[in-house]
Amino acid sequence: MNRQAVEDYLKTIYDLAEVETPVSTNRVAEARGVKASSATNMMQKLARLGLVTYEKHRGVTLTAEGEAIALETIRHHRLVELYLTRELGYGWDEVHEEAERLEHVLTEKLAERMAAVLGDPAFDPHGDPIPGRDGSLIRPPTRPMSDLQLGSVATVSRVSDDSNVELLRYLDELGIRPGTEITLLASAPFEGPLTIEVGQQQKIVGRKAAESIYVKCD
Amino acid sequence: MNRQAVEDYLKTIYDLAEVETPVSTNRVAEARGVKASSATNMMQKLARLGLVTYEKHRGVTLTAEGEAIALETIRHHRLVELYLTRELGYGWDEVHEEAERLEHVLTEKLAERMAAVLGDPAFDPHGDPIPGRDGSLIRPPTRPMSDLQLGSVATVSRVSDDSNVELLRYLDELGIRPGTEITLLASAPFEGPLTIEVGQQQKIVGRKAAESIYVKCD
DNA sequence: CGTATAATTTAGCCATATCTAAATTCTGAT
DNA sequence: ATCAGAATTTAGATATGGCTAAATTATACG
Repeated sequence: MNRQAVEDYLKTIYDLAEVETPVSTNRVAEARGVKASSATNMMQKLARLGLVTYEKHRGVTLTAEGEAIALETIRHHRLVELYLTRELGYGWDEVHEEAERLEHVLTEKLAERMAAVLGDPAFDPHGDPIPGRDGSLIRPPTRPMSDLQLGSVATVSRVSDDSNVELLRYLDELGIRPGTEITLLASAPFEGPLTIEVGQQQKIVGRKAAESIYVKCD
Repeated sequence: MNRQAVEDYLKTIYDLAEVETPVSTNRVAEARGVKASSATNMMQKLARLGLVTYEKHRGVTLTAEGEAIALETIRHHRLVELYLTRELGYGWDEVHEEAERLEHVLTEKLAERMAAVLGDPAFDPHGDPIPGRDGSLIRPPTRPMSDLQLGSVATVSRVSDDSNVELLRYLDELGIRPGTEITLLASAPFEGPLTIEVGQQQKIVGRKAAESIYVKCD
């Protein structure tokens, strides 16, 4: 089977498994943008390869081997993202798409060279943790900015959905990125916008955006 | 049709066209390591796409469009090779394989960023010219070291066959790379080895290797 | 507890790039 | 000018990953 197809499916399954296990065929199909029947087909193939456990009408679960491949692919993806921003002047809104293609053709050697140049980084430009060579993944506990108490001070740790170019550009304009310290000043009722302080300045952030910004309280 | 397949075939045709035009199906098949029938099949597809002119039993010639794609792919390949040696510590014997895969997933943007970091380079690590953005390609006239007159001094300009890992390692050990100045001291008869001077030292180079080393007389 | 609706799977088709085997076309030597 | 051997093309097969339409299985509500 095709390396790219396998890796893409495994990555998708890995992500969806955080929401619910086993991962249903339909979730996979939606996420990958293919028809359910195509997903079923691939699930059966992945099962034959021993990369997932598949139970008819129930869904799939990654095997250890499948998870290892998923994590390696994710490591590659995030290393590429960081490399592009650090070494080649890319903006954090431009790297997802490139990484999506590059991750599949990266050798272990190249990935390690990039990691070395970057000083074995732990996070990508969106604040997502980069799995270790050994497949270890540390997920610092965070919560959406929208869940903060009024008046609390927090540090932005990551932005969910690194593929949402519009969102990333918007946050960039607001000066919000991983590491930015913010204070929640006000929260409009009825799911309204939040008012926050970013470096002495007050900014208004829509609810939707705030829910995508994960922070860690100081 | 598949981007990778198209690019690989066009690149192959471009290379073979230097030896003979039109390029016969069999030459393409050999070079790509596929059966002649597979090559015929692809030639017909490329012709349908307007990338080559195809005449039954005669062979193919690149159209302007086909040549442009070939040159862009070659540009990407060589930029990647140079980038890997300059920025990521690769040896010149390790870059071909990586570039072979990366060239197909490189966006124009990424290629240009790499070119910028490298200072718009004109040659790759093996001394092969890097086509310009506009598809221009300057081929400095060179000749095989084995054709030199006894006693002449020359500068190594390129090594043909960048995919011959053994050869590249061998030359590396001898201290021969593009830019190296050498003097031909002796040439053994009956296609025997050459004796050359490289930085005060005498070295023996086999005929076969010498024929792969292209030089420019000083 | 049965049935309508939703979720999932099966069956059968398409295109890509490759292969083998068979047919065809060239070409060079007599 | 012919014909044998080489080069090339055609025909028909395989595997991959996707699709549609139809069949099947779950689930949830009355």
